[in-house]
Amino acid sequence: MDGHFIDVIIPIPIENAFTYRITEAESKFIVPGVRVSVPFGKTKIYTGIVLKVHNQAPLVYEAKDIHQILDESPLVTPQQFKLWHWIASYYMCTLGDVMRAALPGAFILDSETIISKNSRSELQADALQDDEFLVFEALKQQTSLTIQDISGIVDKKNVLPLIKRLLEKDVISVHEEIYDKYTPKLVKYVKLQSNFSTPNALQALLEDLHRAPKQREVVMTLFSLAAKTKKPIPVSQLTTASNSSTATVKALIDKNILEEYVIQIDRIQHDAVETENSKHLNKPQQEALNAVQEAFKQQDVVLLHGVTASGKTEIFVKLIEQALKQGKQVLYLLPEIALTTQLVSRLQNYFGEQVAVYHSKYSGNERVEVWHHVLQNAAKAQVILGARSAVLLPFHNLGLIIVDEEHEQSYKQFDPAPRYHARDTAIVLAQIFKTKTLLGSATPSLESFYNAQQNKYGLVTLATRFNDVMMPEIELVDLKDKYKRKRMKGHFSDRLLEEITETLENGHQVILFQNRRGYAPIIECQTCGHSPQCPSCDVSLTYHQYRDQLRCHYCGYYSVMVKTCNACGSVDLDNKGFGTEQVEKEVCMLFPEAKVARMDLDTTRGKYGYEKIISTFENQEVDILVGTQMLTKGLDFRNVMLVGVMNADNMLNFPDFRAHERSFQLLLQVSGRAGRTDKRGKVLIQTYNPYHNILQQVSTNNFLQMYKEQMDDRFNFKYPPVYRLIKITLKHRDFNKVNTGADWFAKSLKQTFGSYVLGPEFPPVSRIRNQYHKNIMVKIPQKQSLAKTKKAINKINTSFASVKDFRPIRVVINVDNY
DNA sequence: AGCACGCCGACT
DNA sequence: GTCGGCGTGCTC
Repeated sequence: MDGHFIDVIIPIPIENAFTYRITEAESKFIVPGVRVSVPFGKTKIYTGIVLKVHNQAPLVYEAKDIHQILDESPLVTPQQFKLWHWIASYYMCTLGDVMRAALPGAFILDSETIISKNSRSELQADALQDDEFLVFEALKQQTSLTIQDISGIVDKKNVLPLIKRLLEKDVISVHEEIYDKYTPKLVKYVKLQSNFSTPNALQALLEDLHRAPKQREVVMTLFSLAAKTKKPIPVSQLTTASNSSTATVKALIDKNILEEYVIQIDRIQHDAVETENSKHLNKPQQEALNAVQEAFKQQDVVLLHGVTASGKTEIFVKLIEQALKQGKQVLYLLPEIALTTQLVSRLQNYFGEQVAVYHSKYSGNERVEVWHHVLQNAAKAQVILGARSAVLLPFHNLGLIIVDEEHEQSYKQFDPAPRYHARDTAIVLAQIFKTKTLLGSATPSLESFYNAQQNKYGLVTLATRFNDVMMPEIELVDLKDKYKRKRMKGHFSDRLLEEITETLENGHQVILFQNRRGYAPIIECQTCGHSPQCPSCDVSLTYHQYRDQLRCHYCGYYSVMVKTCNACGSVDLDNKGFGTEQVEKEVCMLFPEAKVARMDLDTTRGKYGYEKIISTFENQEVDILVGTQMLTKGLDFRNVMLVGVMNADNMLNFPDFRAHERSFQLLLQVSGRAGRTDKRGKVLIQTYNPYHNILQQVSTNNFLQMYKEQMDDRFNFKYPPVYRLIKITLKHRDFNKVNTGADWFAKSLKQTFGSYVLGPEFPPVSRIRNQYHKNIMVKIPQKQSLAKTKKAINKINTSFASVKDFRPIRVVINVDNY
């Protein structure tokens, strides 16, 4: 034994954990899962998580001492470490990546370099250069400065050489200061000093205050509030109730009549709602529930395939109740944007304050609070409702996981590593807790349905809508024919116009779906054919009329709309294609009486943008809602009787092996918004290909046929779920470098995997933010070992990185990139 | 990923 | 002459 050491995970993408030395005393405190701050590199201090405590001194380097211990008890549980390891190995990323995704940002402390004067050296000012002297003088005024301060004082960006010179001259010293980002929320309360608690004393006090009517009013209000609520009275409540100012209250505190105190409260307060009992299930629901429970006896994962508006949620509620009864936590996963709406309040109706919500719109501070509640198994965190990242919370005793809208692709994280899929991660999490996962969807993903067919998952089908509401009637409108016969007004066919008119006349609402935002995706010069392109990406700019701008949907670049062609100067510019903005404009012209709103990325920016549109539509202040696929996610509008799909073709022709599956899901989901009450809704799909198989399957709601047909394709072309995929993307701003690098990488892969390596190929948009992208796809047959495949890819990646020329190329590995 | 170190062009 | 551009290498 030669001392005490800890292995620490640092939130940077480096493979290994780092070993630090700790003292004997520290070793008594430190257990895996606590945070420590550690010096890293020459200057920085990072926050790390202790992975392991041991006695093995590292052989090839001297371990540094830690800076400080940050927690008394672990923040990360042993089960989480298991899950982290699984994610890191399955999705081919580092533990640091997982740590960064899992921990709320506020847990990772910031450090800052603090510069202070060296007291002992009273040195001559003339030994200093001008800027050095400025800093020296500034430090006479202030005891310490930050790098930014100094940068401001000498008006220079890079002040590090200056600091170095001052250090050498022994004028200053530097140290790192770290500070916590989490600030508890404190609320000020007041109460009457205890010596006024008797009626007599109070009477005397009120008489004393007769010359100060405002203060007298405050005291009386406080007294009546205290009598009424029997709860602590916040200062803010007192000032509003007595219609006074904080100054008056302050005066009373100064006179020792009132006493002020603070209480730390939670940021997320749900209004205490009356909880109601869960609804009685109808017969099909009850049968489905029984079937799910039966299937759980055999299987760890069950897929509940229930058509839109079949009442899956009520079944979930029953299962949650059972888990809660056993004193277990429940995780309920949803796609991000379905969370901000109706479902949260529905579950709160049933489970009240036991529901905790976790998603990306929460601030860092709010996430910290949820984390702690889950970790402590608090009463208010028994049902955790969350988006993707909620699978990474510190669960205590999970009893059930529900993955709602299981097919949603937003469960997969694409950009920063870890590129994990929350549904698949949830299944692993459930295994760690030896519990069950229920997947729910009206349009299951092929991979989940395939797993059910293979008997890996149980399958329960719920084929009727709640209250026997009929599935909407779906009609395909042939655009080619309508154009030929001149039955179009703008992008609207006569059929769609008729239906909209009728629906509005009946006092019902309409949803129009166009899967593209902006006004027109391409502006084309009629004279020379040139169209404006993004300067940093390989795409045409989209015209947004409401700001008269051209915007890039990949990098956010924008410029004012051009009046003349940049290439030839012609004024003859034409729009090609159309987006939600143009649809909205046309509707306004065609139906001047109707109130129209638009819902897409552009109108839902800002914290409550989304909720605002939803609630105005729910309150029927809007007749027609135009939107992108945002509309499809779990919204329940009672009064919508017509859904119009403006153009189904652009999604069907999308160059991706899942384009057909996605289109089916999207179209059925958006159709499901129509007629959710007793009347039958109607869906009109405008298309140039009404005989396309997918559209036929959508119009007859034939999931099974879609499944069979798509599976044939997947089988023939060796795509998931029959084969697995790993996508490797190389990025660099030099076109040639990417090309040679990708060729080298693909060649090495082919030596091991032969014809199962596809590419390298440029993606449809080959340049984004001035970086060229090139993709290589590795297909993995079912019998081939995933672990070995990944090992081989890692090995090739390592030798790739050791080629000097290739090192600046960024390599992104994406496992299950769908 | 940062960040320091080090080697080159363009300006006070 | 320095400022700051970014290639290279390392972090317990």
